[in-house]
Amino acid sequence: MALLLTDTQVRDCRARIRAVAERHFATRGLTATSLRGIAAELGWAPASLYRYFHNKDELLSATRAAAHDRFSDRIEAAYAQPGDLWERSRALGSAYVDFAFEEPAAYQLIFALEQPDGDKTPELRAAEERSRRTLTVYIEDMVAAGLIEGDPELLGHVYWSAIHGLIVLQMAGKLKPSLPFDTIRHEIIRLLTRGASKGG
Amino acid sequence: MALLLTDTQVRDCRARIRAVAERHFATRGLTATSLRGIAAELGWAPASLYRYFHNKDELLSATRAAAHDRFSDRIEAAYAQPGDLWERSRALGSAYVDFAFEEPAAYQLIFALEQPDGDKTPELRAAEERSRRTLTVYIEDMVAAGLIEGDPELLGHVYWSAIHGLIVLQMAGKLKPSLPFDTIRHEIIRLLTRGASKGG
DNA sequence: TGTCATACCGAACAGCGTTCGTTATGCAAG
DNA sequence: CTTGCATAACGAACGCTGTTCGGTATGACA
Repeated sequence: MALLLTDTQVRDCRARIRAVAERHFATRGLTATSLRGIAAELGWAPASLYRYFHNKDELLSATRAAAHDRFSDRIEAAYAQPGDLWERSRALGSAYVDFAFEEPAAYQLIFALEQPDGDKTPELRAAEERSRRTLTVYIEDMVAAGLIEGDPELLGHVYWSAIHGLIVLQMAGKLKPSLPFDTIRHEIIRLLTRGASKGG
Repeated sequence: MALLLTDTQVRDCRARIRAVAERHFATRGLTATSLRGIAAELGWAPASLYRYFHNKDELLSATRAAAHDRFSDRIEAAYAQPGDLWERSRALGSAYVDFAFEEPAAYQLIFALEQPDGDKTPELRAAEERSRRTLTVYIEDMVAAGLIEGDPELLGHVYWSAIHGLIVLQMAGKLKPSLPFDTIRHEIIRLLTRGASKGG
């Protein structure tokens, strides 16, 4: 092969690499995933990957963004289902939790700590903004419908923090074994919603 | 040197290694911390560490347990301060958050994901149980005092999830920049406490 | 004084991310 | 049709990692 890959070829190639990387990250974990392994599966030499990604971190970042988008797809689809606002909110919450435990590696990739703001790809920033927006919009709808009251953006972050915290505590094996995950989850939603309800 | 280190010598040695490891983890991060670097700082050969820790994971686990204990010390001390129950609860919450951001590496070590229950050291299990207990006891006190109502263990996990989630979202740089951390934090506590309050 | 258990070390292995100079391919110019 | 060149992909190497292994030399005991 030789002269000048077209932009689409490059994009396709990056996507192919990212797909393999994503599966490796998901099945073998972060540290056990090697560029050598990914290259081997593609039938390539390790060095060849550097034509498409500057380094392992950049590949990781691209994979992160892809996972982020898949995550947003899921929760947006759940919220777009027919039903009243309560049902759709419950569907969104369930989709969130389901994604976390069906694709734990992807979820952990998305919410991994030590992500210095500095080296976030624009595509990653966009993917983050999208999911944050999705998680706020449904609260806006609930406030608009008079089901709860308060600043939607603030409330969105409150619900999000609580559910995310529960999920990662569960993933870290920190929850008391005798307390079922869903029991805590429903209590969180109940208390927050009661706390944010009008009057009372 | 030679014959038969006493148990105390071994324990002291392990503690010395762990102290260096902890500082390395804290200042250089998890992946950038190497057994070679730790050994070098101790003036040892890398292989010598294996006399005291079976491998890097075991050293990490010991460091994790130590961080856990330091964490429990802090929040227990805060809750033991004089004052009424509201004040002491607030002090505990502040101590929790302060620890997280003053020692982010330690906090992340404690709550790192992918901790298969299987290979948890007994000392790590004990350290976990202790902190979980501390976070439950103060809720028990508040329920006993009639400030809130519900199952203390369940409520403890609810508050814990929410605050932990907020902290790790902040650490991952996921929060909307325009929303101050403390604003969200106070709203979480306000809503949960309102939701768990008696009556209406 | 001599023996032996053993704390510690030096050297090596396999695997990692990454870099470098080389190879070989296929389009454009002559 | 041939030639030259730009470059996608490679092979080999570097320095790093965790870990293992065989050897060394030390200090307590017989």
